[in-house]
Amino acid sequence: MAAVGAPLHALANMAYFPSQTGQGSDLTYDDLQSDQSAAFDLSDYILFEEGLAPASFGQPVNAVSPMVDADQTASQISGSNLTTISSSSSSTRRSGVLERLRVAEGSRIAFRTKSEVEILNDGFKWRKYGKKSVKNSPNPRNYYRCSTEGCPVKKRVERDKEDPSYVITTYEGIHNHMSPGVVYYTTKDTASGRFYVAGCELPPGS
DNA sequence: CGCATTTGACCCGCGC
DNA sequence: GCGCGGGTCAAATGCG
Repeated sequence: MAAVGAPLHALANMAYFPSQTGQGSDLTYDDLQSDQSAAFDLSDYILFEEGLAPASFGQPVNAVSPMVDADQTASQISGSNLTTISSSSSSTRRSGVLERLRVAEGSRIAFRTKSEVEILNDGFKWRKYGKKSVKNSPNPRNYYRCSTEGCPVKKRVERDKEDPSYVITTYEGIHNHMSPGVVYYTTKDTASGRFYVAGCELPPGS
């Protein structure tokens, strides 16, 4: 697998450090929908250039092998322009793919991604350990766990019931290991003093 | 042959 | 106390 350079890496491992703990609550996708106005908007920090997203629809994306490099995946999803961490910019934000996400204490992140494939290669190796159909959605929900030994990170993937072209992904936990090919970013919002870290701060072998 | 995925069963917490 | 929904486990199967 390999693969480098996709923002998904960052997303998968995004850690959110409030200046002081205790401000996040445990929010999930349901919260996203009911609390959109007050939600923390990662789009401020992660920017997907959607643009052509719809262009890939109608194409046999699903025929592709379930595991592809992030770069490939990205291009299949958006048609090319998926990407970019705006680690310094605060200019344009949110262009569609990334709708809204919520960071909660305990490092739980939920966000919607416009994608036909649910298995986005975010740089980590995920092992599926469960599937479940949920009440509110006709679509099954899949449960993945980081296959790296000792890594507590879990992820939940399901399709948006309203709009099947979107995939709801929920990451839970912080990777305690590095992932090959991942680019790590650190951003500090000088205004709030918060640190936004995409990646893992725990070097292997330490 | 080894590993990841699949799928049903089991377990737990919550609400009624 | 019971039922429901959600989450995880684990044995079996398939694939590389």
